[in-house]
Amino acid sequence: MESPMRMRQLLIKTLREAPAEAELPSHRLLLRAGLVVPLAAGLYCFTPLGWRVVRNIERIIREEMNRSGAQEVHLPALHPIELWEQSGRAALMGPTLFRLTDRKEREFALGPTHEEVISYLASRLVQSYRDLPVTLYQVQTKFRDEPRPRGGLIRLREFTMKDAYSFDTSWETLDASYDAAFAAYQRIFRRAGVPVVPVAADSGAIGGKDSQEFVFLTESGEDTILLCPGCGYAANAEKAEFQPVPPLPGEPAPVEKVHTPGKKTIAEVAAFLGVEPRQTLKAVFYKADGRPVFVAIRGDLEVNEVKLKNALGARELEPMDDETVRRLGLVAGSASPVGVTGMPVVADTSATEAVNLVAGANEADFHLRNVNHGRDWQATNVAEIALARAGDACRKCGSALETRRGIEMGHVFKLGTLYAEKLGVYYLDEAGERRPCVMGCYGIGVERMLAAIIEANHDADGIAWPWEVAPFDVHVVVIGTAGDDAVGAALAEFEATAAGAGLDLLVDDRDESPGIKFKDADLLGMPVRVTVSPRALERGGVEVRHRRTGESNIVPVGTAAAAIAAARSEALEAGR
RNA sequence: CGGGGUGUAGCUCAGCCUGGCAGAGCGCCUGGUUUGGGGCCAGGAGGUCCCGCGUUCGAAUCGCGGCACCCCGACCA
Repeated sequence: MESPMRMRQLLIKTLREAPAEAELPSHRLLLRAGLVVPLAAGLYCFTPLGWRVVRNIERIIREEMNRSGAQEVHLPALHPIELWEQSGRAALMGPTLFRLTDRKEREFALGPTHEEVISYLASRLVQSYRDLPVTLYQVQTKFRDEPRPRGGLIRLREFTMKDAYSFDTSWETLDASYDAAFAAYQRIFRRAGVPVVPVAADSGAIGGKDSQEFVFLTESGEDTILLCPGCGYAANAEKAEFQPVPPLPGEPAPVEKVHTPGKKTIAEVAAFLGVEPRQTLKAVFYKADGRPVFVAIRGDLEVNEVKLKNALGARELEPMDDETVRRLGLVAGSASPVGVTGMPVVADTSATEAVNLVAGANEADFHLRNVNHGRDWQATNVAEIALARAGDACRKCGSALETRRGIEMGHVFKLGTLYAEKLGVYYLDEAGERRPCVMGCYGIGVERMLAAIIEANHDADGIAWPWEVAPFDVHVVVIGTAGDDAVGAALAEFEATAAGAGLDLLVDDRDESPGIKFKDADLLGMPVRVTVSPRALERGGVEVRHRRTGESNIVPVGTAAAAIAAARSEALEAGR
């Protein structure tokens, strides 16, 4: 317990208006409440008040990670580049990796994540199956030269991540480590007051097997999530599976070239020829790691670029530029896999399973009817690369999927043995055989969580902190002239009993008008506001007002602290 | 990196089109008044008008170049 913080001392500047560039509610409130001060794109300073919230979030994370059996460690943020070359990710991360050189011209990177370094540590410590399983975690600064930082604390270039890594002897025991981390995450988000849904996710640049994200659903989110109202299936759009509308049945008919003057888009061609979009074949051109790729997909579907990238095993995927299109002789609007040579043709299963499709003729203003895979063209690679959209049928239960926007708060995934093999994390099993550890990794963005807490816990007047993360428990507003003995005595009594009850106080002792103090109290959002004033004392005590509900009562000075502490305990219990 | 926008006092912005003393509100400092929802009065401090070059007698204003920040897309906690 600390002595009360007095606002005369607290270095804080609340703003009546937020800067125009801040658009997200959390960004605006972080600035208005004076919790952060921007330094540069994706970089923020935390003020004393803001830092208290960060520390509270980290406290919850540590408590729950420890409870799950994980052990805290601390790794350097500065990494010898060799480690990253060893894992192959120096190239993979590309310009996102901040690089620097020391005085001896040795190259380093600022860690964007810590699989490499934790693997190094584990390789030095893990020797036997008796050492396993073990989960290590840290709360540490990450550096990523993001192409576009955004949304205040949503995407930063320097941020704090709680990252955990599990080491197991087998995929089976990895399941248990993964489940333990998963359960810890649910407790963490619940306690912090951020509603999240776990969704199936793509494992991204880090690679691996099962992968789930904890997503905070909000319209201002940057990810698209597909949810099934029927069976509860939830997945990131990058990963989401669905059941495309089945193709029209039929027997393969002879190919027929038709004149389609000026018709280029699927909609135009389909309408012109009197067929449905699903009876057409769409051609899309990409460059995968610089090499041209021809993609064929049914006309009513769209390409999921993440799935395509995975199917190709490509590192980078970009739309093919017009010049390359011309050079390769591709006819945009009438392109077709029929007769395409010199580049791989990746086909979605929808394109290979359908019969008698309308495809381009590789000749302007002409299309082909009755094109069939296997007979008329051959895919070099068939995969499911279609993008799930709202209204598509759920793969599991057939219900129409819904889409929502969301922000990724945490990510858990099963890495497998990839890093262990590359970085030498081996153990000896019971038979004395040398085997790679099976790894999992688990991350939470701390600042992003702070932003999400505000997104989920605010109203028109300001922030309404959940008890667990509030910088202070009680905001005491003192009203009355300095020489008012009754107010002074009541304040002293409340402070004394609050200390006994374990409450942290922020006392507004500034020489400001009551209006300013109340506005600031609402903006800063402590769970309870206590007003010590002549008017309240006349009515028999102090005013105790709950920020979240607006519920307000006059409570005798002597019992107010105990009552607040009881409400706090109750709320904390309910939140766990 | 592509598209859009912004850059003037600590904050919100006006002034720019049509070149001519650097402005308002809020905040800050001093004094007074007021004390239950950003109250009132008086006085005051505070400026690289993002930077550079150019046009001009004269540039916040016009032109060219650059930088920074924000928003939308491709990437991630």
